[in-house]
Amino acid sequence: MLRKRLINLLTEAVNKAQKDGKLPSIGLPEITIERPQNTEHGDYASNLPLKLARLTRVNPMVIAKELLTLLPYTEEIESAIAAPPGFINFTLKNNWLSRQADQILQAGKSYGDNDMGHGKRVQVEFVSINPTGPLHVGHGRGAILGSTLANILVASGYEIEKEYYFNDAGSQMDVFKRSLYARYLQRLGIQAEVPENGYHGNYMIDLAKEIIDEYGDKFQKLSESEAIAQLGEIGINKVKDQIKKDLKLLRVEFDIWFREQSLYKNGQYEKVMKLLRGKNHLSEKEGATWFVSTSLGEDKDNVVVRSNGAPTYFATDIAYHYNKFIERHFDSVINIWGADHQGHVARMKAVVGALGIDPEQLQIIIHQMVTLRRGGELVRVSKRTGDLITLREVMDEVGVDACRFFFLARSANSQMDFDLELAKRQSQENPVYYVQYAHARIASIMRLAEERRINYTDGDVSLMTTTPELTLIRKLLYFPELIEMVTITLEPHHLAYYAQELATTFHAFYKDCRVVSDDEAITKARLKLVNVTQMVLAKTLNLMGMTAPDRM
RNA sequence: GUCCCUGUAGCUCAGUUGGAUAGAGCGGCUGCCUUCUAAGCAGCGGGUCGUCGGUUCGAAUCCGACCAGGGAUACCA
Repeated sequence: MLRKRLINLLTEAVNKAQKDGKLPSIGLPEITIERPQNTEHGDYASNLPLKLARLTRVNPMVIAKELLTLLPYTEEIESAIAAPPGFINFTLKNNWLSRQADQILQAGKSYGDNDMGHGKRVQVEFVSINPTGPLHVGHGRGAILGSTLANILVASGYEIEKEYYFNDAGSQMDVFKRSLYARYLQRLGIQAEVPENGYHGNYMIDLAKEIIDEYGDKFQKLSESEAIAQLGEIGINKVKDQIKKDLKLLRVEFDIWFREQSLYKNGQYEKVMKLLRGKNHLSEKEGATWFVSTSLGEDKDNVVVRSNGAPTYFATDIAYHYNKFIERHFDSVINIWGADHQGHVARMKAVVGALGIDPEQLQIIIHQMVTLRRGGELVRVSKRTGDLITLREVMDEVGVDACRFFFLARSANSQMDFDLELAKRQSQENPVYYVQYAHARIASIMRLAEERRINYTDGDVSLMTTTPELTLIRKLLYFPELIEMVTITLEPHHLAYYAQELATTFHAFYKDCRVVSDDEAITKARLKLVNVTQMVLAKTLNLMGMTAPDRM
C-alpha cells in the first residue's frame, strides 16, 4: 500500500542523510503518513521533519528540504514538497491515479481486503441478552455494531466466530418463569400475583395467552414447581425464537448460540473455580465466596458464590471466559456490551489476567445508551403495546437499511438520539437514501451501457484527467485504508461516513462528467470508473449489512 | 463519594489517535432539470471546540482542576 511505501521512502532518506552526515545519527521517531484535510497540501503528508527537528535541534524546513533531495523518482509521486513549518507533502501523479481504476477493477470483489489478521481466530460475542423479553433498540445497536465489526474483521483476514450467549440458568430465569406462571393463571381466571421484582410487561400477558392457545390449561393441574419449570421452559424457548427472528430480520447472523447451562453440564464452572482457588484468587467471607479483585488492583472484591450456594452472574461469566480462552483457544475475544455493563469491564479483565491470559486479548466495546425520538419528542413507550418500544417495532417503522445506517453513523461511545421521523423520511434529508441513490444511479448508467452493447473491457483509463474523475479515484483509493483503520480502531462508524463521502464524490462526478456519450474512448474509460465505484459503494454498504439497490 | 462515556454550527454528529484555514448531514436563504435517476448539484449564512490553567514548534485531540448531561457503583443479569 502507498502509505507504507511512503514510510519506506522516508526511512531510506533519513538513513542516507545520517550516513552522509547531513543529520545527526539518532534513533528514528515513528514515521506517520497522514491524509491532509486540505487538498492543497497534497494527497499524503508527513510531519517527520518536525519530529526530527525536536530531536536534532535542526530547523525543520532545513531537514525537510534535505530529505527531499534524497527521495528517489517513483512512478506514483508527482511531487514532494517542503511546506512550513516542516511538512513534506506528496502529490500523486494523474496518470498513476487513473491507472488505479484498472487495478481496482482487477482486484474485483476482494478490493480493500487485507491480511492483517493472518487467520487469527477471533470471537465476537454480542447481543447476548437474557431470553426474558423482546429485543430493544439498545440491543439493536449492539447487534449492528457486532455484525458489522465481524464483517470488517473477516475482510482483514481474521477467522471470525460470532456468538450469542444465552443466560438460561441464573436467578433472572427463575423470576421470568414465576412471572409467566402468574400471567398464565391470571389468564385462566385464577388469582395470582406477578412477583414484585418480576417481569410486568404486557408482552408477558401475550405470551401466556399464546401458550394457553397452544397448550390449554394443563399446567394449572400440575404442582406449582412442576408447572413453573415446564411452562417456563416453553416461555423461554418462545422468547428465544422471537429474538432469533428479530435478529435475522436485522440481518444479524450468529455462528454459535451458546447456552449458559452448558457451562455447568460440561464442568467448566467447577474447573475454573478450582483453578482460581488454587491460585488463591478466591476467598470465603460472610458465608459467600469472593473473587479477590483487590489484589489485582481493583477497588473492590466481588461475590462469585452466594451464601445460599448459588453462583452469581459474575461466576458464570468467569466460567464462560475460561471456556472461550482456555477450552476453545480463541486468539482474542471481542465482547460488545451496553453501557450498563461498564462496571463489569475491569473485573472481567482482571479475571482473564488471573487465568493467565493477557488481558489485552479481551477487548470490550461499550456502547452508550440510545434515546428514541419522534421529531423533537422523546418516546419511550409504545402506544400499541404499552411496553418499551421494541427493536422490531423500530425495524418495521423505519426499515432495516435505515436502522442499520443510523446506528452505525454514531461512534459507540456517544449516546445517541435515534429520530424515527428522520430515519423514516424517504427524502433528500435522509443520508441512507442519499448513499443508496448513488448506487442506483450507477446501476442505471450500467443498464444504459448494456442496452447499447458497449464493451468497455479495453477502455483506456489514462484518458481520465479531469478533477472530478481523479477525485473519485482518490476516494476509491482510500477504501483499503478505511478497512485497516476500522480493523485497528474497531470503530465501524467510519464506514457510514465513508459511504456518504463516496456518494457525494460520485454525485459531483456524475454532474460534471457525462459517462455514456458520443466519445467512445471516454465512454469506455468512464464506464470502468463507474463500474469500480459501484463495486466499492456496494461493498461498503454490504459491510454495514445494508442493501445496494439498483433502482429507486 | 468513586469509576466509565459525553460536551464541537440552530439540531444530530464526524474529526483518520498531536498538525496546516475545525468538517458533514439536516434546518434557513439563492440558483440549476428537452441530455445516463433533481432521492441530485452549485453557492450563501452559521463556531470562544463546556470553563480555566498546563505540556510544545503546534492542542478540539494529551495532562490537571472545575462545570454540565448520561451510565455504573447488589450475595440482579
